[in-house]
Amino acid sequence: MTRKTDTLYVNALAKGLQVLRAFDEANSEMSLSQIAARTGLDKSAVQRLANTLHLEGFLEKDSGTRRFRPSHAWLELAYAYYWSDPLVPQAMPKLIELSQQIGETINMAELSGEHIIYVSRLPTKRSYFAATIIGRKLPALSTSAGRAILSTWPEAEWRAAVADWPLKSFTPRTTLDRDEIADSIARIAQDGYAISCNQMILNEIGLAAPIWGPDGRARAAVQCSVSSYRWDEDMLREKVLPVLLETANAISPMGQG
Amino acid sequence: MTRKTDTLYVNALAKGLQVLRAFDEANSEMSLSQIAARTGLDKSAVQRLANTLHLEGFLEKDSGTRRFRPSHAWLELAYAYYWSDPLVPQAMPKLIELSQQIGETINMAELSGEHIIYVSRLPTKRSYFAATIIGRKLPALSTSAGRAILSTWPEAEWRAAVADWPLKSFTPRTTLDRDEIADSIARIAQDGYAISCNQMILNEIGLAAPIWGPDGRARAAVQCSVSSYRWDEDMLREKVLPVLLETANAISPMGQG
DNA sequence: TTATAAGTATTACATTGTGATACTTTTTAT
DNA sequence: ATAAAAAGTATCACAATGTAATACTTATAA
Repeated sequence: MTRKTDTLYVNALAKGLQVLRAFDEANSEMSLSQIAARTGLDKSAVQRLANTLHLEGFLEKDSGTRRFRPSHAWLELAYAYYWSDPLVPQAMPKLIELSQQIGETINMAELSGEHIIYVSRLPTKRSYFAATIIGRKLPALSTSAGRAILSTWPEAEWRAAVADWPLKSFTPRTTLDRDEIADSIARIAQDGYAISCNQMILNEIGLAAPIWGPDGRARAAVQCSVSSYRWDEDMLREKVLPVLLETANAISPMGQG
Repeated sequence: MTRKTDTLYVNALAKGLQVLRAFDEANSEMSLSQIAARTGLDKSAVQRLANTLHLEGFLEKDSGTRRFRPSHAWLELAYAYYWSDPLVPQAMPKLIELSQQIGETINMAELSGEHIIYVSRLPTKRSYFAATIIGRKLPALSTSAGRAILSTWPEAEWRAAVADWPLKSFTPRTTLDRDEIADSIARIAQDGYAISCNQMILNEIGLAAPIWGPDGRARAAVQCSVSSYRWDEDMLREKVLPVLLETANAISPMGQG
């Protein structure tokens, strides 16, 4: 609609991106009018944009239902992303090793604004679908990985984050109390690792260790998700934590402990 | 530059997508002029497009080097893709199980035009980076997965593909002889699985089984990559093939054998 | 230090995207 | 089965928006 920084801002492109962004978990396949409704763009605009995206291979079109779907190009972009993120090539072999060593699901998450995003996932146990695919974004404050990252920041900064950043309830036991989260992070800062239960899904325990950046603050974390039917916190601390920390340190650009 | 289907084609959007596509394995971080050079767009256009992509969160900009990089949004798109592809949720738990069962790297690939694209990867052994990340596109004819898929097509059609589709040499032993490939596919059609050596990387053996579609032709395959230092073809046939086939059939929408 | 290249900003112009409208097809309700 | 409503498709006149040239600034190389 309205342009931003004027003459250096290409409206038509921004609208096209808006169309891409309209697809998500809950809207994985949309008709023209659904896209129009979701983006707030008008019918004609969506018609042209979707058509262009289709011709350029960014949208699949079902000739039967006339619905649009993401195309393989979306995965190709992820491929390109991976080559651009120096942490990924560095981490991958170590993450694989770790996942085989302990036989549990290992993830690497990076901070993305006020959320964390899963960049690598190595599932070893069947679990719910969303936990097995990359690119998932979750409120940083609600995840062990996010808290582990924040814990490496100067206290004033992470406290500001705890005060401001978004929270969302995923299970009946997701912590929504910001004071409680602050206490948790203070503790993580001391211990050097984060542990959390029932935050994203019930009966799941998350264990996360920060990947230190060269400036002493983490921008990523290695995380391990296990079922509370097979593990308890003490077992995790004993069996998993040492190797998890070792892996996180080995990935850390400076290797700081 | 030139517009396509006229009035339903938004040039500015297409150019913006061109910019996104310019990033790849070899160009993971580019300056304005590099983007201009690679896309063939002129300086001013790239300036505006890159700026817009940046403002919309699709390009990261290093304030030091002024170079642009893919952003986390590229992974979010992959996340959306996964929800749109019905095969992935269906396959994921079975792929995980398989990878744990045999302890070797399991992939799922789909046909994407004349290439295959890796949609899921479950590495269990450290290997070269490109083999551990999703979204990689390879000539279908050069891969066990691609051939397994083609082998389910009517003979005339796959023979046409063998004649026309692109080939690329990855190792000194990549098969570039189309007759040889045709023989290989004929055999796969009989056997119901594909096996190949040294195609993408030396000392690697690939074993692939088609995931049958409802129309009797495959559009995806389950694939297993192993090192020839630890395996030979007979061992693979004995130990891995049965479970691989079982998995592929379990994923197949119709469950056809 | 100068020269060359790359990035940034501005502007005048007309190409290109806009959104209204009308037409066709599909879906839903009666 | 038929009508009504909704969704998809096509066309068009207008001017808003993207264009590319140019000039200015900042980096990099000679």
